[in-house]
Amino acid sequence: MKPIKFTIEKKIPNALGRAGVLETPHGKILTPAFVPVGTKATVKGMTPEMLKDVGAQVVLANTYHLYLQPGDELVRDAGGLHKMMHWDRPTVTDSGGFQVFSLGAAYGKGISKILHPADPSLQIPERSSADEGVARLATIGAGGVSFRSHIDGSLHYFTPEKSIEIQHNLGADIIFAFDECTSPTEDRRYQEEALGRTHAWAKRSLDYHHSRKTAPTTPSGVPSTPPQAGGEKLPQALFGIVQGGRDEELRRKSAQEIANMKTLDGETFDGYGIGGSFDKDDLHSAVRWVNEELPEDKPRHLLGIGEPEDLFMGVENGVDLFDCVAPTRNARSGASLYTKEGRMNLLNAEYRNDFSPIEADCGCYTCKHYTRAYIAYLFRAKEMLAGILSSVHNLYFIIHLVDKMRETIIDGTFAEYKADFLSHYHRK
RNA sequence: GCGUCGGUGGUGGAGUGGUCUAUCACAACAGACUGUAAAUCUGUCGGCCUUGGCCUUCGUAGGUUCGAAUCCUACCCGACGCA
Repeated sequence: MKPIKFTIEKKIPNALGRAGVLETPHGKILTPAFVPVGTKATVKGMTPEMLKDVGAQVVLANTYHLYLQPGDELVRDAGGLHKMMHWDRPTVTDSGGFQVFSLGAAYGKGISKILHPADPSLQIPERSSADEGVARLATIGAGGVSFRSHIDGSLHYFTPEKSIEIQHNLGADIIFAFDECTSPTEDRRYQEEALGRTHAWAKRSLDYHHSRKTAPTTPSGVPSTPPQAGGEKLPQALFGIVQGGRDEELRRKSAQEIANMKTLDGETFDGYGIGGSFDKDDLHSAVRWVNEELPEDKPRHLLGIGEPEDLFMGVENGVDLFDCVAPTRNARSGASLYTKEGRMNLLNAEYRNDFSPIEADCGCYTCKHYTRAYIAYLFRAKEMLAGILSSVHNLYFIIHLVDKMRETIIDGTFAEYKADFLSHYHRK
């Protein structure tokens, strides 16, 4: 039995977008779907009950973080990710590939995942293989990546096999191949070099995943998987990650290579991730290039993307899953809240005495019971409820935005919905 | 009434002759955040033009000095102690 099953229900006419159903051992995910990020096996500020209340179907945790703390073997011994965090719906784990970027080339440089064209200082190509001596916590080697723990400075070495082993211990329904997320500032030559590594690592991830004949974890709600005879499927689905920066040739080549990758037994990836390195201006084209190459019948996850405009773009271009820290981070760390008119900074003085909800017609718990003035006051008073109520709103907003995209794909009004939403939504 | 100590920018609190519009923290104001080094970070924070500079500030008023938030005098205010 396959660990996941993906069915397309309806497509957007003359576009790559589609609505579907992804069945996992922990239930169905109606796609396209937004996946809240719970890096350390917790979506910050949210209990699982609250996550369900805002409509979360699935959450994503992180291999690197859980390996460092509390340790993947402890998670395994706790009964797996689901049981440990009391979340019985589907889960995903990222491979640690993003930390190759965030703790490596991007470390201490103010470089983010999305490069805005207005950042001229960041347009200078980084020579990450040459700039010796710069501070970083991740160093890429031939066979893997050395990480210096951001918690205690201890040294750790990740290989594709290690990443997959950790992810097996964590026990998420969907796991990712170990990849190198490159900096948006890297030039084409480096992107090509890094892409070669990502492909080699993808093959090793795939081979190692399928070399494991026993499932080490017994995720809650799933029948225990006994030691298996050869050939039997693991309960976890493995997604391969497409990289290639902003270069069309590299992106298409990467998509083809990942799509065609097989073990000796003919096993392939169960789905795909689209990773890394985007310029705000060509995120769109990169996603389109990739999804034009990837097989239609498998799910695609656009890693780390989640602003409303980008979600519309992704859905229209055939992305099924998105994860992003933006809703929770924006909520928590600056009172930046989503509304249909754009993001608002609740801490601006004008909201001090504003006794209306964040959004009058929002159905979330926060908007049903609290005012802008109250939440703004909570932020100023450094009360933890501020971030919690804001996270509830932002997650509800983004999750329901993507859910609505799904509905409109099915009823054939996606294009109208997109045009209408974007005509009102403006970034400040 | 006498004595002691002290009065610094929204607040707390540094600074005791020049490098002082005056450290720092908080507050305030604004900004950033896209597979979470993040309940974080950045900027502004006396006024006016604005490369750079001008003016006004350290309880009040005088004084000493080339030069004062810093020294002296008087006064005002506060805390504490003694009557």
